[in-house]
Amino acid sequence: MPWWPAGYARDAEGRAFEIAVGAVLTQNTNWKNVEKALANLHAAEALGATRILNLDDETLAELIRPSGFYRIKTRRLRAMTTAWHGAGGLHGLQEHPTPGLRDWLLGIHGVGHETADDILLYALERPVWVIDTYTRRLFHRLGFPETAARKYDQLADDLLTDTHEPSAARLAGWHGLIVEHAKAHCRAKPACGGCPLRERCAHGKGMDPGG
DNA sequence: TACCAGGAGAAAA
DNA sequence: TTTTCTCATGGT
Repeated sequence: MPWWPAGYARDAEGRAFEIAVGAVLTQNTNWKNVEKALANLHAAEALGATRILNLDDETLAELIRPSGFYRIKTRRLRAMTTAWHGAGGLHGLQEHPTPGLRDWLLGIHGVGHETADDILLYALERPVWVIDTYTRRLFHRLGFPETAARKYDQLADDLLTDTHEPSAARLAGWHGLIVEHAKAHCRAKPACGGCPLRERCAHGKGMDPGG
């Protein structure tokens, strides 16, 4: 699966679980901080479901501390890991249809719509739109002002229909492009004339929200 | 020093 | 049902 920045695992099961861990840790957090937490877990040889479940809360919290919100993320990561392991890991989860998987994910403490769809798309390779802040903002500024207020499920369904239900690989590619474009825009300081995907970057402060 | 970053759950209104 | 508050570190 393209784009999702996961790099420690060497097999499909490990990679899928690493993506799920990243999806929890990246909640309201810059990805660079998540990378540090993932590196800590890898260095401690704890980047696996059974290994995380064998850690006590204090140790796990210390390992993921760079990702911020480390106390609540310790609980959320443990809940997700317990559910993942209980379901039989990647192999067990792949036997279920997408709607059922999504409901199952949303029932896990600490897994909301975006985190569930990150896991569905990148770890389980299911064709779903990930409606993160960048995606919502992009469509809003492309001339769909109702995007900001529309409920997550409705927006995700509408986008899937409007884009003619593309493959998971294509959806992952598009989502990756949106995120990378948002980041690159802000890095390209001299050329940045206002970033359409960022609320207020250092160069686009005060820009018209309508784009 | 202040603000922001790929949210989610709980509490309050 | 919707809105607000809380959680927290690291970079700019």
